[in-house]
Amino acid sequence: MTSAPSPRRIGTADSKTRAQLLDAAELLLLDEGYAAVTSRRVAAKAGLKPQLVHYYFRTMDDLFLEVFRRRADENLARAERAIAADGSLRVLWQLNDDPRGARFNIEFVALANHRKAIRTEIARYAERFRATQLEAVSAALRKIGIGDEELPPVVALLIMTGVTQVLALEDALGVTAGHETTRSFMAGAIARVDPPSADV
Amino acid sequence: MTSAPSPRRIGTADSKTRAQLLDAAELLLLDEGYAAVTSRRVAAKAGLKPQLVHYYFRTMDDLFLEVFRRRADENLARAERAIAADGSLRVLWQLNDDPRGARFNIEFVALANHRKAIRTEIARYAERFRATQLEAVSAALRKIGIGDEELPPVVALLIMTGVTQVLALEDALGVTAGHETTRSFMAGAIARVDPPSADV
DNA sequence: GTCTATACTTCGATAGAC
DNA sequence: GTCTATCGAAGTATAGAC
Repeated sequence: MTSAPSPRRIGTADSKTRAQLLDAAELLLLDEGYAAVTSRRVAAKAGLKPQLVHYYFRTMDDLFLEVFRRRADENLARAERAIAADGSLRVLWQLNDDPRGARFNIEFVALANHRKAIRTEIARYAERFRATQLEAVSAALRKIGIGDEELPPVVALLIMTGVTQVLALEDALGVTAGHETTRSFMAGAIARVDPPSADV
Repeated sequence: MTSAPSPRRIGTADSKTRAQLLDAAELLLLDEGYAAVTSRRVAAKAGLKPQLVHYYFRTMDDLFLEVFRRRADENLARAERAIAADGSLRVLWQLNDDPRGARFNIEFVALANHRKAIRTEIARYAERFRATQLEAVSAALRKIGIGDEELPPVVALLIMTGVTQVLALEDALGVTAGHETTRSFMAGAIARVDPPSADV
């Protein structure tokens, strides 16, 4: 399926320059949004020439995809490690309550609106991340005796995902009314059914 | 505080051309994301010259602000009407479960990341919308005997907001696993505490 | 009051030099 | 294998014609 001729040469994947460009792009994305991620601005932030962006990543879409994959893979691995070590609801909540991650997601979801290649990649990742967490939530709920009728695991997961996402987005806007109440309520609710250090 | 000289002339607020530009900008925003909202593309979609965008809205920021305000005001009014007619949890859920509105929000939240004027406006609106809904949720929970300790109204509201938001965003990506389960679970949970047509 | 001609900036991308 | 010189298209915005 390597039908694209790709006439131009391209930099190696282990280049130091390439990594610098990825870092600069990610910082720009988080600080100023995806629209600020232009070849010129990325290069300037990395102290390099704009044309290097097109040498290491043929198009801007390719750059975005690499930025996304790098962080997504890391997140997925981190989640798997955390769940393997302690798959409690408390840990799953903490995993989702990640403002930086939420900001990152929003930018890419917005980007996906008009870039098909990116939409496909994000959807693929979202499904993997969902599956990984769903397994953990199912096990956690089963362990503490909450049945499927009472609270389906996927519902619990979507509530966690949704609430943490909204909290993070509002934080970024400077709107924080009710956040403290919500965070302590959720922590309390989780602690009630799934006491910390239950296995000590 | 009208210190800005604003040397250039500007179109009247009731101009038909102006409305066409606003409509075109909103369509582009929803279909292709905020990055597609450029003076050239907005004008092309409206069948007008690009310079007219700058005549009716001095800058692109001003255009974005007007697009946002127009829809935000309408949403707020719609919410107030709906709540006045029937402030049940069911209606509040339906009010939030609005895919188009969620997409609209995401674009502006992403935009707000790097445009201060827009961030301020969105924050102001978010607070008003939150306050309006919070009052209704508080009344609805009180009416059906759910106390503050059991479920603080702001928590219920953030759960509704978060879950509907995530459902809408994932829908846009083409990820729908668990959505049906979640929608019927939430509808069922609401129906259990707040039966439809309770006041008939 | 409404719109157009035009300036200037920044964009993504490629061809070709080292 | 790495980077630079350069192009054509698209971006925002203004000055001035109707």
